Amino acid sequence: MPENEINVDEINEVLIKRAIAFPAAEIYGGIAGIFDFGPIGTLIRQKVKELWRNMFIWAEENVFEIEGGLLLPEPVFKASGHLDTFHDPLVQCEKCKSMFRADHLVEDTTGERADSLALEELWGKIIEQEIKCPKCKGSLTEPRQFNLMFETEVGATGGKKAYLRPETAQNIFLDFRRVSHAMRATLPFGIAQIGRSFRNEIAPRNYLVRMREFTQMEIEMFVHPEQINNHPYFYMIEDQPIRLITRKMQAEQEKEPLEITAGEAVKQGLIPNQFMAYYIAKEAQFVEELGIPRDNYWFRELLEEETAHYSAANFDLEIQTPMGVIECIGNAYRQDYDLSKHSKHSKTKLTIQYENKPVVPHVIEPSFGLDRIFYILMLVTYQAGDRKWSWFKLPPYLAPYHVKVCPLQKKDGLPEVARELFEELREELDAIYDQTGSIGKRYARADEIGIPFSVTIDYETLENETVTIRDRDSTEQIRVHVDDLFEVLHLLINADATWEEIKGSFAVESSKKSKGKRK
RNA sequence: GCGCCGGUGGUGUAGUGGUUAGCAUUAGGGCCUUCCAAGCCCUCGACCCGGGUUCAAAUCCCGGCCGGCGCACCA
Repeated sequence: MPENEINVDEINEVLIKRAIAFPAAEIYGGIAGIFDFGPIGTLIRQKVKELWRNMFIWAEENVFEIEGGLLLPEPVFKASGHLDTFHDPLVQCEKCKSMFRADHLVEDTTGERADSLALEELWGKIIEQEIKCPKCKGSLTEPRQFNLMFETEVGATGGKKAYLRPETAQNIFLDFRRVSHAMRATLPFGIAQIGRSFRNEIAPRNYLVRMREFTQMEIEMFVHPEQINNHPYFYMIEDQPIRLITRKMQAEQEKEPLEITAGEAVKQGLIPNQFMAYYIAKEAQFVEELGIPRDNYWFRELLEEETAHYSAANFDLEIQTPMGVIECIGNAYRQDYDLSKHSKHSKTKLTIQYENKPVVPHVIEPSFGLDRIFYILMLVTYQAGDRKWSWFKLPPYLAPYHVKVCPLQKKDGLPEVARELFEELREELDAIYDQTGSIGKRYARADEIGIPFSVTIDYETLENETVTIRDRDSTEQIRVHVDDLFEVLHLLINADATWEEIKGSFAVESSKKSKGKRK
């Protein structure tokens, strides 16, 4: 983490104050676990989504993005297993009112796995073993299910039971047949989706980390089962270094991640197949683009008890933050679990043709939590203490605006010239105009929401068509000719040139003597 | 969901039974200002919600909502 102490409460306060992210329905007291994103937050999230699309959709020729319904009928979740498994059996102590997972209590007492037991069986064990409240030894209630899905009814009379989707993945399986056919897809191919999912968490916590409504960016990659270890573009990422914590390392209490290339990890059998390794490698690149320091993230293989019943392997991207370790991406090997289940329940063939034979593809699922990624981006780029104001050192391509355009003063024709330049710039860049307050205050306002560059029109501009560019990170300024402005900004925003390089090749001398800083 | 603590302008706060609810900052407007939150003037803006006690409640009591921490939970 950055050297300076990071105060998470302080950052949350800034997020609220600047309307970047704040509790939903605030004027009615709010609702736990649901947040709204304001204009600046929305812009930054858009940039993160675009980065994701660029890397995981546009960069591939066979990944198709869809947008599915949030509300899905009950049978979907009977098939997917969510109705049976997406809940926790809870018991409550009659004396101290504490809640416990019934299956965990039974496991702790008997030493046997109990997560597959039905409610009656759990209740039977509790009676049989005379299990009492671990806190106060009080009697326990009969276990009841706490379903994590939001339930509703569709239609006016005798409505159809429906649920808000707990993951975006389900739409993809439901749409598999139509999308693959319409897009003339052949294995391997992927279907991607960015959208909201809903889980009725028992206790939402930690601001944007555990929400009841959240945004996922998911891909279901459909692969021939026999080709799972044969990704056509594996060579492109096999030298990508990754940091791994395997199950074995966890069993041996090894905390320091293993540094290894994606290719070598597959060769050594640490990652089960090329498709999963391909995504892990791409995710490492994605996290680098976000600007997360390398030492602060790793991929952890989930332990057997953490792995869902349908998954043959799970690797989570975990990031060390001032709030502790946060899981931001999950990679699951769902095999043919979902397509087979939906095929059976819907009586629909969910196969695809491969070498003249129908096959049920296997699925590799990289699942990104946008809200957590966004939150971590704000946490790690937050800067405080070096200026009179706090600011965000966002990578320029993720900033809400690329550039702020200011007239030095709002008189002598400067605003008119600045407006004109602004109108030109905004055609190609995300630009914002600001003429209110002292110039220093306007730079401060730009810093506060992470705008990386400010262009100022001054009296010299009127004479020789040069403007100043101010760099957020160094607060330095250079003067460039307006003819070079687009090129310079493009180079800086896309990180194709550093500020120092631009200073060397584009800066022009000021024709005036600096009058020095006003005190 | 349980326990403890908390909730005053947008933000941070003062106010422990009777205040025109104060301050700072932000925001909007104006004057000034030739590059890093300068200064001056004006303006907008608050006691989480609902009950109760009391002549009188931001203040005391009860409930709810929201938040923090701990426990539990996170398929």
